[in-house]
Amino acid sequence: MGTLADEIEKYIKKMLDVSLKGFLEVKRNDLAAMFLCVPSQINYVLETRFTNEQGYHVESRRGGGGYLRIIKLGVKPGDDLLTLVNSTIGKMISQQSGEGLINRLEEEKFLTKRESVLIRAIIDKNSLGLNQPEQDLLRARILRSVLISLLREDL
Amino acid sequence: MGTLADEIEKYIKKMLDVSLKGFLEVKRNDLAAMFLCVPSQINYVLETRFTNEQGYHVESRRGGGGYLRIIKLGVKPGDDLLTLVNSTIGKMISQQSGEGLINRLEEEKFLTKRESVLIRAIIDKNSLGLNQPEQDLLRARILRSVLISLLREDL
DNA sequence: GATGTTTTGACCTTTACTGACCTTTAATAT
DNA sequence: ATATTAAAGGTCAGTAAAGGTCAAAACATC
Repeated sequence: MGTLADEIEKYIKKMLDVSLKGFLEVKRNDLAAMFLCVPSQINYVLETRFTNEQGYHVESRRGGGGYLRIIKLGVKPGDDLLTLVNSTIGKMISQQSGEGLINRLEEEKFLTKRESVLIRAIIDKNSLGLNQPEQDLLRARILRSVLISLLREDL
Repeated sequence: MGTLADEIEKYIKKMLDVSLKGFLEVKRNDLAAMFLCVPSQINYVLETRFTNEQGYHVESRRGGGGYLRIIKLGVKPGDDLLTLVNSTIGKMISQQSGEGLINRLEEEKFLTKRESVLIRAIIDKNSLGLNQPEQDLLRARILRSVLISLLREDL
């Protein structure tokens, strides 16, 4: 039943559940061979079903010994940080809004003092440089990946 | 596990840890024989994993009685992080070199695990976007201001 | 049949590994 | 002393082994 993409999705999720480490490491080619499809099909599944919004973070390495690592984000039930992050950071974000978010996350103890100082330093217009609107786009990309990376369950 | 290069890296690091002198002296041919690879593989490992940014210095001698000497550059207390940062980060810095520096600072306990994960996310090419050489310029600016922000007295 | 989703394949980039050839140093022979 | 040989390590280009991208084709839905 379902599409091939659905099958691959189910398989990955099952493997993630079984794994004790909170992440799964596989070779793209192996997965493709297992499901008799082209390797890029795996990327399609990851892009459509393992996004940040859906609570996953994917990293990879190319070259000999390369791999895909699919990491489950540890989002605590109740205060949905992921939702907050996603609703506050769109395609672009101003320095002001960014700082607002950081302040809030610091107050809520998701970020330490040092971490928030560090992140404020990055999203400062002087560190980023660039003109508008590129600066706001860049700030959004950076802020999103930084916060998502801190949600990793294996941390 | 990983690749042959990873194995060799692990072996050298273990030997360094065990050694009381802070450096390790080996024969390139012996190492190659031990790992059943060509001698130039050893150079590959040294070039990719024992760079200056990563806190190592390699010296060698050719000819009869030749050797490789791998020296760990510890950061002594009292050493100035600012000097280290400035000497490592120039006008531009690649993702690889940046990660090398972060790894080193984490190992030396200047950064917590979370902080290093966070900074790695920032300097990732996918967060930064842009093409070369703008990306390497931006990475240098950001990395410098992030690390310097952590030197604040009140942290 | 228009629209959205899935599947495929051709081409690209990154990382690991190998081997042929080169340079330097020490030991030995003349 | 000098020349020769042996014993190291260095370099670089080429090949192999991964994963990434993007657009077109196929399929599904309404």
